[in-house]
Amino acid sequence: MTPDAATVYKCLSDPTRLRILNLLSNGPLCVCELQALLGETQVKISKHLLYLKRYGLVICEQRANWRYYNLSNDSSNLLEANLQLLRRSRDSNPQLANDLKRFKEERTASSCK
Amino acid sequence: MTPDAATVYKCLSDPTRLRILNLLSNGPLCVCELQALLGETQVKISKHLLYLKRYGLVICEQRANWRYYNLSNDSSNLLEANLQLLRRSRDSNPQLANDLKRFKEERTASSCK
DNA sequence: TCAGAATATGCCGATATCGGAATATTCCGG
DNA sequence: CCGGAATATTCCGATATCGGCATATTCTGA
Repeated sequence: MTPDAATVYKCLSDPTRLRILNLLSNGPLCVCELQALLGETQVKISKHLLYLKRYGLVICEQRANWRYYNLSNDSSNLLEANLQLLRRSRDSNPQLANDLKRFKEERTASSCK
Repeated sequence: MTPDAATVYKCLSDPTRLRILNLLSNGPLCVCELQALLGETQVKISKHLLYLKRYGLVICEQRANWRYYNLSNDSSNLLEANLQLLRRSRDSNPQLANDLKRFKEERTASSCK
């Protein structure tokens, strides 16, 4: 069930998915939160989340009208390791760092709760 | 010049390229050596090497009739880190481990030198 | 039961990827 | 200069990706 290495890398190979996974490494988020944080279309976010779900990197839990996506527990060490790498070298990844910063600032101001 | 994260992951997202990079992490190899070690077509190997070169992950040095490909020095920390990760968790990647094993065994029996 | 909010899905076109088959290029030794 | 070996390139078809637009689905509160 845990995806092979090449599959994990394929999931990481899109900038938007990278931003999504980076944010999810902090905890679950619903589509509209990601949408707001990343400034992207609903469809775009949703499709990338379904892509990640299809390959077992994230899971989805529904609560009321919202679907909270989270990193899958048994996805792969490779994913966790890479999210750590990206955090540590976030100087070279200003966007990812920015996303996390904005996330922490706007956490309380979240539109959905 | 150093590729961004998503690009590095794209290069890692193909099983054959993964095997190639895994072997190159041991030192330079020419196309025919990779071809023999991986049991793949010349065109297939060549194309993947050109793909990796295009994105700056490997460099190519010609010696006589052979082209030796090697990991680029200034490619990215992300690549190095992932090649390490793959080595360490090679239990989950028997093929990569096998490639390296065969490489070490057949090093002297190489057809080209 | 209805409206609206949150999310997913289907269709589409543009573009990329992947690998095979055939052929071209480049380099060497003689 | 020629033949052969090593490698690259071109052409091609199959398939995947990516994102937009429109629409469908699902849930909630009233």
